[in-house]
Amino acid sequence: MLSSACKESIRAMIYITHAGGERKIIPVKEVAEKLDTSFYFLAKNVQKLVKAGLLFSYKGPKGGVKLAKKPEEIMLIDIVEAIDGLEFFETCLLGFKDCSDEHPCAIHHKWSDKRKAIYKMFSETSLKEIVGDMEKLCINVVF
Amino acid sequence: MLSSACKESIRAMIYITHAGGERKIIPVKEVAEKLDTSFYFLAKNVQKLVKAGLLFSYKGPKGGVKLAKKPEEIMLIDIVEAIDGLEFFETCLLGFKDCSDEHPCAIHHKWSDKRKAIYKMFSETSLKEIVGDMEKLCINVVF
DNA sequence: TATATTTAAGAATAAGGAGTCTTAATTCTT
DNA sequence: AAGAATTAAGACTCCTTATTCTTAAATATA
Repeated sequence: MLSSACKESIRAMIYITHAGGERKIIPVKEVAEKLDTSFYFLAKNVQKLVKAGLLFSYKGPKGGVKLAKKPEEIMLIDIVEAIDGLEFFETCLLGFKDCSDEHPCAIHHKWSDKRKAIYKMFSETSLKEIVGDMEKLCINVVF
Repeated sequence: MLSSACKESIRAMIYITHAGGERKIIPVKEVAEKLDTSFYFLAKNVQKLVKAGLLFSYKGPKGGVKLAKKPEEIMLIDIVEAIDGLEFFETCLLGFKDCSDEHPCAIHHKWSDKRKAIYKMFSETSLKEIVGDMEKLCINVVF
């Protein structure tokens, strides 16, 4: 359901929150190394996060990125929207073209519940909560 | 979350159940026309459904496909498994490589609940129920 | 038996996303 | 001012999936 770009972007945001938060600037190169992934691919996705207003970026030596908001104000749904978009939450599970609340397919209502629950989870889970949990539980944020 | 092939396959199975059920043989060509989709693409996916034991197929004039089981015995999850596989239900939402019940990421448990609910829905919803609902509600099965 | 019809199988092509690279722009440091 | 470091932007390649097509096999019917 989430693209690999989106999953990686969330993990990157988790790392940035953990390592730099709203203050310290972290080079994308460092993030790529910690996540053990391609700098090129990550940098491309980071650009989207910058455009979406979730990160500030700084060029030049000592440059990099940092959170554009407080960790408690950045929700997972914001990252999902910036990278994958919200189409998943807006289309019929079975692909019926004209399916809607007014003209529902046979599983529209059942699915609606599930989808809303997922949306709620993404909307209510902040970077602060995730990173806090991982640090509290001594979970390495880049495992 | 479901591929377009999977969505179309489910809609095809709904049509086959509605139009022929376990008795009457329906040509794939007819299904493609009713669903207003590509015969070629549908035929390929139908092959997978035949291999998965959800449909019987018959060659030659008057040939086509029919359900290989009673409509109440074919669950949505069977179709999903045949076309997309169950990877969705088995991998970490955030793509952490070593995430598991024993070594969970920060949203593993939350996500686990949602995922199980979706799996349950797919596992407990039969073609009979869907087609019955659509017929009862006067919903066109191919809208 | 010949023909038409239909699925089976796999090759071929198209499209989209994933991933890489190159060049430009910016800015820190010396 | 020059050089190095870093992001920005867009082109490019590669790979997977989606989609189409071709040929083979099977079978009903005349």
